[in-house]
Order: sequence, then structure tokens, then C-alpha cells
Amino acid sequence: MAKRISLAEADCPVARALDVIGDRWSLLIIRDAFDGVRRFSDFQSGLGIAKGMLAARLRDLVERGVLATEPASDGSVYRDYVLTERGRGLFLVVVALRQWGEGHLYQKGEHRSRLVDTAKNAPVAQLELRSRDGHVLRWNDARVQKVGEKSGARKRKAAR
Amino acid sequence: MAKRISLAEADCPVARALDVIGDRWSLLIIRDAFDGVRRFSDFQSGLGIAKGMLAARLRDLVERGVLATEPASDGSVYRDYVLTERGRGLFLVVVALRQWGEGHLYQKGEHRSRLVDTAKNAPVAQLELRSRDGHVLRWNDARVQKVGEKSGARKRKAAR
DNA sequence: CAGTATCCCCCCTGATACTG
DNA sequence: CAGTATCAGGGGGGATACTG
Repeated sequence: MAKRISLAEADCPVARALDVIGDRWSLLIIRDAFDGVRRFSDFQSGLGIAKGMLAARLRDLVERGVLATEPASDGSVYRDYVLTERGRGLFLVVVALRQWGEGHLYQKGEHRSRLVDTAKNAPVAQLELRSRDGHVLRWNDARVQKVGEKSGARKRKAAR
Repeated sequence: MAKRISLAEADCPVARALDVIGDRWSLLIIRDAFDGVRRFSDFQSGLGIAKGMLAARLRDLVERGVLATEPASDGSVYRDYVLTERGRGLFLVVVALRQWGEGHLYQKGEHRSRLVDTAKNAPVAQLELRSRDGHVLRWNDARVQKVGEKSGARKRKAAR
């Protein structure tokens, strides 16, 4: 009894997303994958995660189509773990988390890192939500509606 | 032995963020808080979460400064749970997750919801990472550097 | 190096019952 | 309604040993 509730079929994209990457380790693995980490031991030493845990998380992420295995790029007998298209789609999630962490989870004077635009080498990249005509949207400006729903129904971001 | 590793002091903003909201429920609670949910039972019925779990998660989120309690707005003896400044900072995280879930976790033809700009009532809001001069950054365009670090050191998104 | 296997503890998680 | 208390199961999570 008391089986863990699956969010995979929830009628909310946020819930479905959390069903896939809503745990302590998955997004850290994905963050490292964005950094170019591909090998088991590199994930393991970088994260300080137990090998069994790492193997389980990698297996799940592959199973859910976020990562894929391919023959090792260096010709060894082992596998590389690389982001799929679906996995690369998580880029903005990682950036958003990073931005929040930088802005809200450090003490004054503590060491921190920052996203930079490699073209300009300018440390200024900033994640923003914009409407199509270019103005920045804040929390109060955005709501959720069902696709195709007419503007009459005034639900506030229901999406349940 | 084998104590759970805390990520709270990790030297990576993503890890710190996950230490706070890296679990199955926190971001769903926060999503509902953005929707205007403030009461215990509203969270509970909306999420289908066990009461004990919900109480624990709410307590943690308050403890970590994401939510705050205040006297109930309707004058009852109970408390409301509202987002703090820090909590509101998670808006883009929720939006990013939503966007990813919408784009990658639904079958064709399945029902889905969408973010809209309430000013225009246009269902087109899109999260993007832009450099300060306005061009959209993709994964390959962004790296992480330590604050103040000169452009010499060519680490790819180290941030460890 | 890249895992698998095993052990084991703790805590996450849900269910139910109880209180004011 | 808004929780707290308690229970029970399973799996997260780490450590270590083992295999190819």
C-alpha cells in the first residue's frame, strides 16, 4: 500500500517534468552533461555521488529519453552518455535554477560563478520571459490557459 | 553512517538550488502558490499529496525562506502560506519546467495548456535566454565563469 | 575504468486516526 | 479546517566488495 504516486500522466506539464527530473540528482547530472561530461567516472567523481545511485539515475534518464548511450568517443569499450534533443531542451531549466541560486542562495561576499555570452565574452546573459512583441513579462503578467480556450474563462493559471 | 550529503554549501548555484527545491513536491507547491493558492487544504486537495508530506514540505519551505506564513486573509484562525521575494524568484524556473514539459512530454493530440500574456491575451509567451544586446543565446553560446575571472581561463562551464 | 552486487540505514511517502 | 501523531513499506542513498 501507499505506492508512490506517479506524476507521469498528470494534466500539468510542470508535474510531468518533475516526474522525470524532480529529484536530487538528475538535474546535476544533466548540468554536467551540458558541461561536456560524458563518462561514468567523470560524473561520479564530479558529483561525489555513490556509484549505485549514479547508475540508477543514468539508467532512468536513458529510459525516459533525456540521455542516450553511444559508443565511447575515444574508442574504448565503454559507453558515453549524451544529451538527446529532449535532454538539451532542459537547458533553460538549468539556467533558471542557476540564476535563482546565484541571486538568492549566496551570502554577500561568497564566491560565485556567472553565465557569460561566449561571443562577446560578456558576463551579462540574463534569462527573461518575453512576449512575442518583446516586452518582458513578470509573474503577474502571465497566466495559463488551455490551448484553444477562448478568453472568456478567467481562470488564473489553472493548468491542473 | 552513509549520511545524506547536503548540497547547501556546494560551490554551484544549481546544486544549492536543488538542495532547496530538488524534490518531488516543492516546485508543485510553489507552482500552486503562484496560482494564488494559500491554504493548507487547497494545496492538499489540489495536489493529492498526503497531509503529513505537505506539512513537512511547507515547514521546510518556510524554514528556507521560500514561503512565509501570515495570518489568514479571511480572518480565520489559520495561517496563509505566501511566496516570499525569494520564492517569487522561482517564477522562471517554473516557467522553464512548464515549457519543457509542454514541448517534450506530451503525445500528439493530448490535451495541454499554454502560458499567455494577459495584456495581449496572446498565447505566445516564450522563455528565452538573451544577451544584453538582445540576441538569443543557445546552449553552445553560454558558458560559466567565476565572477571577475579573466577571459584567459578556458573552462567550459566549470562552476563546480 | 565502468559498472554490478550487496548490505543496510534512514527517511521519504502515503494512509489512517486523532485533536482543537 | 488545519494540522499532528503514528505506523508501515519501499526505495533513496552511501559504502564496500567484486567483476570484466
